[in-house]
Amino acid sequence: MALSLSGDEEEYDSEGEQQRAANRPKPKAGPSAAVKLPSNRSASGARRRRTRCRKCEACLRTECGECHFCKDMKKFGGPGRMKQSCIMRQCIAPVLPHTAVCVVCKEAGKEDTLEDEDDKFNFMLMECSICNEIVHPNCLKVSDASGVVNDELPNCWECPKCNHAGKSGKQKRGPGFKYASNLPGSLLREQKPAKEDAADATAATAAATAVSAARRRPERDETPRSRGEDPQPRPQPLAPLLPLPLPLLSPRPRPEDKLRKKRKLFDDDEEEELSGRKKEKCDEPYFSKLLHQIKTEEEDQDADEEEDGDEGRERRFRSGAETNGSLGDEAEPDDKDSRSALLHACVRAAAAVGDSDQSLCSSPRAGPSSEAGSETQERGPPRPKARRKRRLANRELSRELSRALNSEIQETENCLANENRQPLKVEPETENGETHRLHTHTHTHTQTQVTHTTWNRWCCDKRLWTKIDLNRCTSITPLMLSGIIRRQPLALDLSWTNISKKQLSWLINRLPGLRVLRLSGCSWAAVSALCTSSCPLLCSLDVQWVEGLKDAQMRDLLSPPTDNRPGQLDNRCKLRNVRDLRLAGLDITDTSLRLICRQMASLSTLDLSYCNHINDQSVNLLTAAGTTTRDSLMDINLSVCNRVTDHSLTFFKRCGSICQIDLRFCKQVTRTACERFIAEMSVSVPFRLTEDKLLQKTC
DNA sequence: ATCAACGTTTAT
DNA sequence: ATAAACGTTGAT
Repeated sequence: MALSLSGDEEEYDSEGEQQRAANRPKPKAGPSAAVKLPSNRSASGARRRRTRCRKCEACLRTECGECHFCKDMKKFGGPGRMKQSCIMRQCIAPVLPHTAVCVVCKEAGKEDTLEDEDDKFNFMLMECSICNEIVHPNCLKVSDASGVVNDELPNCWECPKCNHAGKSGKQKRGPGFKYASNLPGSLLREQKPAKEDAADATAATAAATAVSAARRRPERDETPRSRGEDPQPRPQPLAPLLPLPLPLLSPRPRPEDKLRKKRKLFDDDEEEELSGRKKEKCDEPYFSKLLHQIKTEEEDQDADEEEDGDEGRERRFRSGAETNGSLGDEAEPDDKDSRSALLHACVRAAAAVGDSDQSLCSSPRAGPSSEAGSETQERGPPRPKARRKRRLANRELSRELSRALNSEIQETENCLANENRQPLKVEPETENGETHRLHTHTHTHTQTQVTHTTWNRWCCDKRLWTKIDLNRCTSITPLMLSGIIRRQPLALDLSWTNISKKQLSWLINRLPGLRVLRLSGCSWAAVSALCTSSCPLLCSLDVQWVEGLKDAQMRDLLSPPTDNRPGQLDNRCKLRNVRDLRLAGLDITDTSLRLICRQMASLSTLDLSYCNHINDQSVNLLTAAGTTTRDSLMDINLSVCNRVTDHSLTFFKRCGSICQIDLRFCKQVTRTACERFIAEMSVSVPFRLTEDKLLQKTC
């Protein structure tokens, strides 16, 4: 084995050479211009490298073997130069190494030996993100100022000394963003304000660095971020899930257009906004109050007062301030602040209140942070013991889910050829199909009310987060992204958001179990992330009204990945498992339809409404002999397709499974033809007209 | 000692 | 700005 290994290496290396030619020359042979040791790795400045928690969902996954980094690994035939973890396995909550000790007492973290939550916090190791010191909070003899816990990274805070001195340093990225700067399609960059940092490239020259960093910060905040695509107003289509109302769509500006100018990219920026502008930290009364609420209410699930929205199909939490389903009005600074605060608290709460997120996190306390921190400061009551048990159970559950996910991907891959298996469930039985939303609350009064419910929900159970709805959410922040990853939803709605390609790519790469993805009204620039990422279990894709999505782009979406090594070439379409495809409002032609017919063997729901190029020939293609769509198609929406005529109806007679044909507002389709269709079909399949030109199978 | 991979530097 | 490389740390 060892012998053949070296052989392989050589072989692969030469092969890699060919591939690399375009990318990068072979590493130089000369004296390695290697990494310099941090010059100031002095006692307190020495920053411990973190290591994976081995408990989170990511850590529990097996290597995908397909991502960029896997392909580099020797075990997958790569050269092994990159030495990075599989993209699917990037730890969500990296921990301090076991060898880390308190700089004061030289002992390790002792929280495991303690019961009381306050004690746990006081005896766990906390690493300061500014001075890098690792201490037991208890070993600090500072009484007047408290540390500010970073909820996004276990055992991380701004120690009382730094906090008290008003220092603000480079903060640590939150979990899930750890290696992002190193990823193709990465979301984050290292927060190095360029030049001046050359001197302090090694994190630890605490004070001076931190102060100057703080001074530089605002500049970064100013960086505008636009979509790069034109921001022209486009028609906002009807909600895809609703029955199609009148096509009286006057083009209206996308709500986010006006907000697009500015977009925050970094966790820190958000934190900054909070702490900088409003000084809202976790010891701020507002949060204390919130957290208190969470604590007192978390067990009380019945206290829900949420309204049912969207025909009860999805339950959302809407604020009183929200109008017309648009969140676009949060632009006012105050409002925005409060929203930021809420979001922040949301994630914080979820981490702290220990739903099964506990299993996602490394240290004994998943989010050691806010909870422990605020309790320490507030002297809250110790937690009931029952909770600990529940967490344990949850941890096992999560592990179980993770295993299940891995095998499910495998299974799906294996079963692609004969795809007659029962459809994947979009919602687990444990859940009522609830969709969760983040919200803006403008008025304190409503706020408190809704907040109750929202926190309650958020904190209850991770399994409730099988659907996450950010529809029309105009600013997708890293915090939100990391919150999504933590919850591993099965369904994700990002419609009419200005999510960027990087963000989407980052998300998709970390949501291997995603079944439903809604990207309606996003830019093609963003949607194109789907071209390079794989979504093995995706069964429902909504790309309606995606600007710039035409035949050429559709081809890119449907074509198999091109970058696989020979021998492992995957010729299958990335979206081959899609059963529900929504293409309303796109300028696609039969070229795309041919591809769809060929690639999506299980397509059962197809929305082509408002597609001006779709005509009878298109329908002919979809229903032609030899196509799988002919038998798989159950529900087709051709409303407002003005080139479709009565003739199409004769084509649909070939479809073995057809249940619904929506031809509403097709100018060239007559009621008579519909009635004739019903009459002729009645022998085998009873249809009826539930609305003008809307044909539905009865019973 | 070996393997995995973190976090920085270097190349493009 | 981004991707690749790689010295070195951490786990076993």
